[in-house]
Amino acid sequence: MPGKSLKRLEAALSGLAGAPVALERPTKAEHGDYATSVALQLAPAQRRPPRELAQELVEKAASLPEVERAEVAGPGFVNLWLGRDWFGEALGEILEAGSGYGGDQAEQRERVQVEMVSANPTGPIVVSAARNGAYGDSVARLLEFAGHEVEREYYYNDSGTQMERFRASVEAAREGREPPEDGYRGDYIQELAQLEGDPVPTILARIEATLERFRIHFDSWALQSELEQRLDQLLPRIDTYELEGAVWARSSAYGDDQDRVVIRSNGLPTYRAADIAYLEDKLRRGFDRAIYVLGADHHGTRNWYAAVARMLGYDPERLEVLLYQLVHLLRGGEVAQMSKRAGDIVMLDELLDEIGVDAARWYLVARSHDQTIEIDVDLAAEKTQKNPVYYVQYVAARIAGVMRNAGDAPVGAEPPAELSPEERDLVKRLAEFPAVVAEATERRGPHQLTNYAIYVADDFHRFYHHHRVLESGDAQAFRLGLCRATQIVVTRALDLIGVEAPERM
RNA sequence: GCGCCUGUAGCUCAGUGGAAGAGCGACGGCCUUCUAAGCCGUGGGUCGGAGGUUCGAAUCCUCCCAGGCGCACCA
Repeated sequence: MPGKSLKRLEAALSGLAGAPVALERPTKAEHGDYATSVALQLAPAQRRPPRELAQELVEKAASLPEVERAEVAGPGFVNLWLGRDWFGEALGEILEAGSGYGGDQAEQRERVQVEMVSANPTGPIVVSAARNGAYGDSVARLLEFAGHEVEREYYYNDSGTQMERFRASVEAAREGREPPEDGYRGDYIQELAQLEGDPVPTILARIEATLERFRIHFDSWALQSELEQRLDQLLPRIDTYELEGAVWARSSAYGDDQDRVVIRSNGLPTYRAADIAYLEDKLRRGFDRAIYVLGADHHGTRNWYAAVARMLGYDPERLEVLLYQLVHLLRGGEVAQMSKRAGDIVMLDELLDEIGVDAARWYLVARSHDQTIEIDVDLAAEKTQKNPVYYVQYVAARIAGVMRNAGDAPVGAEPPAELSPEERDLVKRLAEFPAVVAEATERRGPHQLTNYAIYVADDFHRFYHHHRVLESGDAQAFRLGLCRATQIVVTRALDLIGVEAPERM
């Protein structure tokens, strides 16, 4: 398990305190390098004053080789100042682990399927689907980095009501007619009308190309119409009944909010019937975990999926539904509507043309998935220079520049006699990376990586501004080591959200 | 009506029990030195409201207010 330098210190302190110690970074420098509130937590149970317990821990902690100084503060915090050796160890571990730093933290390796985007091919990918991809792919990357085996899958329908409307809309355009009611409009319909035959394969190819451009690669594509062919065998396995000519799943008895129609009174299956076949297919294929990435407008399907799993006799714990809130685009200060049918759409390709892949991926994943986000397209296009992604990427570019100038100069982790505050802060920040990765993975919150990356950039730019790396005498090897370690961490943090770390800017 | 999500600096948002934060915007400084896409400083807060739990609450519980999204024999 990487991040040993901090873990080891926590373990040593836990032994001294007789309880688990979690170290925190104090907000104020005068509160030390790290602090713990363990004495405050233990005091009630032990019926002793917290400051007294804290004082005991301070005296014991002073004996640890890593600890330079410890003191009691406030109601019973223990503040710790770490010594030169600890900083050397922490940096050394990063350099030794290299690009694997922070990875392979999974306790049990799983086969995981992440199904994402899955927009029906009725038109180009729009921005809300792009958030699905940016979020889902980042979660997938985190899981892979943790050591899991991950497959990305795209599920789509090429039949059914929506697709018929889409085809009819293209056909109408070919004949110069208005699209049918509830049909699709927009320039892309006119473009498709110029071509012969079924427009669906054309759209699918375009979707895949856009997603590849967006740095999302799908390992497999699942087709709803194929899955529907298995319904004859599957429906008898679940709890159903007939009502008013339709076949209903008794899902309310298995945790869903209500029963659902699976076969319409006209004999055609609903999309929920395909859900059953698809879910069975996923679990039968041997995935330990099947992750669905869905927009918040689909949150009602969460209980449905769990009910389907129960009806089929599978453990619903193997399913995981990740929801993300919607994206609003602002154009000219007003919210742009993004209905494909209305034709007033903002396509991912356009967004990528305007602000680039790096900024788009950053923006779409930088906020919590629980947060509705607003992206001002005009502003994002104008303000690329002030975009935080460039602030972070600039770190990588600056380091690459230093490394080019450094040539074969030795890179090490042995600290000079005196460490500056900027050097201490940067090492501490880098040492947190494994914990950040672990939490982002566990909570399925890749936005934590962008926040962390900004902190790293802050610390690095401050260090770089205040200290020379090359021609710094005894400190040079250590500072080159700091640069390399920062490069390792920033490059990985960016890669986990699908953003590149440039050599030059 | 029911369900999910949200409410923290002027704006966009981090922060899921420990000593209130970042970016942008505003104001004022710093380039004969490894990339100024940078650095330093100033100003800015009833953490939606009210109770409760706790030594300690932006964070947990209850209620209320406001906003978003759902509640199909569409997907």
